[in-house]
Parts: sequence; C-alpha cells; structure tokens
Amino acid sequence: MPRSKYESIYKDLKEKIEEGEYPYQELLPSEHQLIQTYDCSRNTVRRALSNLVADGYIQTLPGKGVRNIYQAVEQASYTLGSIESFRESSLRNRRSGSTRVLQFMELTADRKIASRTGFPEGAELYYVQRLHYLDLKPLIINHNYFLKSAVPGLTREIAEGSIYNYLENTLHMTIVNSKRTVTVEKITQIDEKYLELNVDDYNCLAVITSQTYNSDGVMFEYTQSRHRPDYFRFQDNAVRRKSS
Amino acid sequence: MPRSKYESIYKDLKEKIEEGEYPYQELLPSEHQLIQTYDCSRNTVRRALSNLVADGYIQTLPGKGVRNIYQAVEQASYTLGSIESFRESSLRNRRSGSTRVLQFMELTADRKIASRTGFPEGAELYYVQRLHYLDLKPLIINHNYFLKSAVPGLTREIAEGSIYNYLENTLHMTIVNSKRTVTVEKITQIDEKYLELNVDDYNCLAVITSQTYNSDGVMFEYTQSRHRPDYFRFQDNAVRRKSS
DNA sequence: GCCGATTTGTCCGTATGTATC
DNA sequence: CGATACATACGGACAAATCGG
Repeated sequence: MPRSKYESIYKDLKEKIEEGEYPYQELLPSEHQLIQTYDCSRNTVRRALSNLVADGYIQTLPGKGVRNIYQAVEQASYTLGSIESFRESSLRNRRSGSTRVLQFMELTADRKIASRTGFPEGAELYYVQRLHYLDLKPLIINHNYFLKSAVPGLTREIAEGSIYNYLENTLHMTIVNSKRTVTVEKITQIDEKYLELNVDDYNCLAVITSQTYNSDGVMFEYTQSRHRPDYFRFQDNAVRRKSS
Repeated sequence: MPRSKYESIYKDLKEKIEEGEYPYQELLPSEHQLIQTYDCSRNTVRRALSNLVADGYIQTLPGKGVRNIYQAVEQASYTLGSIESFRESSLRNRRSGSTRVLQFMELTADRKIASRTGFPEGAELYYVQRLHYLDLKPLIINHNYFLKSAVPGLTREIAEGSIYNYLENTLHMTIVNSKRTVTVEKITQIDEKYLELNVDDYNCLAVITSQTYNSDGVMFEYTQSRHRPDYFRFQDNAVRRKSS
C-alpha cells in the first residue's frame, strides 16, 4: 500500500512499463502530460521518474523526453538493487520457497567473530544457520548473526518462517539499509553436503555478505549467504554520474 | 568539476565524511544548519543528502537527524555502485593498472552472438579481448562487443589505452546507464592460460556481464568481464523502500 | 543558421504532515 | 505540549538541450 503520492505514481508507471504499455525504446508521456494524468505537481512526477531511472527502467533525455529501456529478464534473478528477504524474492519469482533451520544457538562474539562480522567483541548474538530451498532444490545456505539486544526473543520457530517478518511486524523495527559484498569462495564440507554439490563439478560458490542497519543506526545483522553457483544471479543497474 | 550546486554540496559533504570530520554514528548538522552553511534552499541540501544515502554514507532519521554510517573499506574493491572504467578504479584504489590487447577484430553478429549479447542479428561489431593487470598480476579478462555504428573509428591502439576515455572525450558520447549481472561460471582454457589459474585450486570465476546505454538510448556495448575469484569483490549498498 | 515551442534540469520559497525528544 | 527535524507536496522561475519550421 503506497503511502505517498509519488510512490503510487512510481508503482503505476512501473506496472505499465512491465506490461508493455509503452513500446521498448519509445518515449513515455512527457512530464507535463503526466502531471495532468496524475493531477500533481511536477516535482512529484519527477520523483517517481527518478526512481524508475534508478531501477534501470527508463532514461530521461534533456530536450527529448523519457525513454523506456525496460526489458523483461527471462531467468529468475535472486537479488535486485533492493533489500528483500528470501520469502519476498521467492514470491516475486513465483516460486515456492521453503526453509530448514540447521542450527540455532546463542553465543558471545569472540575476537575472531568480532573481526569477521564487525560486531564488538563480547556482544551477545543469535546464530542461525539455515538452508533455503526453491522448488525443493537446496540453493542457499545462510549464516545469520543477530545482535540479541536489538532482536530480542528470537526463537528457532520464528527462524523457520521469516525472520524479517518478525523484525518488521512484531518488533516494529525499521530496516534502513544494507551494505553488501559479493565474492567467490571455495566450498566447504558443509556447503558440499547441504547444497548437494560435487567438487569435481564446482569447487567454489558465490557469497554475499551483508551488514544490515536499523533506524537506530545499529548494525543488528551480519549475514553470509552462500549460493549454489549454477543458480546464482545478482543484478544491478548503475547510473553514470557527472562528477566523480 | 561539479556543475551544479547540489553536486558541489554532495562532494563537499562526502569528503568531510571520508576525512572523519563527523564521528561515526554521530549526527551531521541538521538540514536547517546546512542551508545556512551552503546558502541554498532546503531542496538543494536534501538532494545532496539523498545521494549520500544512496552511497551508504548516511542515514536520514525523521525527527532525529542525519547519521554518519560511513566506514572506510580496507580492501581494494573493484566495483562500487557506479560505472567506472578499469583505469578509473585502478586510480581510485591507488594501484598501477595496465592493459594488454589479446584480440581486436571486426565481426558481424550471427544468431549465437545476437542472442547472447542482445545486439540485433547482422549488427556490425568490434570485438576486443583484453587482459587487465593490477600491480603486474593478471586479474581480469574482458570480452567487449561495441556497436560499430555508435563507436566509429575504434582501433587496436585506442583499445590499449582507455576506450571509455575515447568514447567520452573524443567521440563526446554520453554514457547513461549500465545493466549488470554477476554470476559464477566454470573457467575456460583461455581463463586458465591468461589469468594463471590452476583448476585444482579454483575451477570457476566471477563474471560480470554488462549492457551499456548511451544518451541515444542505444545499447552500444556488451561486455563480459571474467575476474580471478581470489581478487574479485563487488560492493553495493541497498536501501529498503517502504512499498514493494 | 536562427527562432520559437517543447522537454528535461536546477533552484527557490512555502505549506503541511509526521516522528522524536 | 511545544520545539526540532525530516518527509511530502505544491507552484513558480530560469537554464539548457532538442527539434521543426
């Protein structure tokens, strides 16, 4: 449910583009026309458009107009430029996802964990190890570390569903941003076992590490996601800025 | 050289944050104070701030203020959320990069190339295969396809330097955006040979494929970048949006 | 080549809503 | 409750790029 005007305009235009209302490479209605269509100010239209630019859906061309450059992606892509839980991206890709909790424990960050995760030494943490299936195929092993003080009351049962759902709807936590890094690493015995990989086939996998912040500015989560290489896909749209 | 007010404010604040002018986790001056500092309107300040949010440098918190969440990255990261040429990122990471052209040829897109790159069948292309070194170590093999009609006069000599430099400064082309996908693929014999990889060590590598558009809305470049897995690093900052 | 109409880019000032303290 | 801070929205002004006559 979009709470603001520019969001609903953004959403509406996005859907129209996805449904092919505007031909590829053609111009959308001009800002002036959109103002009349949506009965709003120019700033509001421009704000919706700038979000679509960030998504790689359109280009705005001075003196010309707004061009549709959206092309549907055939494959199911795991991650796009926004923060999504596994459950959300499963739904977006119209697949049936399920989750199995391999480990659930509480621990205190020692020096090794602290330096790897960025949590301070001595911090009380939940550690959750989960296996995510898509269409009954194991695709991802997640190693989550949650700061206990920021995520109180986490249980194994919650972890079997959606932890993000718990954070946002039960704890009313606001997730703000997430710093992510993609690397390639050698597979471990755990990867090999649960992701059903064969070393002769692939001896490495894709790893996304992310540090997630809430509105209190605390990093409350550190996660390492280890992905089957043959199903891994990470998408991005980069916009060239004038001055660096 | 920032041409607009909000860009110079953005740049100034960014530098101050990087230089540690504001302590980590502390609040920056409020928008009202920034208006007076930079003698501008509130919109202009907010525009600069929103760019810093996208960079993962700050959080804006309603009712509270603007919090600095910038942390310097220790490792040399190859790519951030913007479009950079190899030359640019080498400079940013303060390393000495060099480039060797392995192949330079003109070709016409057959059905296979067309379906892989997204160029129309029959399109006239330049194909460039290059090896990029950082500190004398071969790190990346690039397979570039350029649309001949959009990039006329490309030569092997230009390819030995910076092609992007040629595009922007000589052809005065404006690069707008680039759609990128990160995947993991098996190594080929070419990878093994030029990147000096051992199959027993790593049998796959990180691949970034990108489709780059200019201001005429034409995709003029398709590139596949194959990265040594042990030196590959792709960074990103994702911002949680209210409505999906 | 010039001129005017159209379109996007930048910037300003103001008003109102909402969250925090 | 009031003061402060960010979020949304409106309207207006001028600049710069594009295009057709």
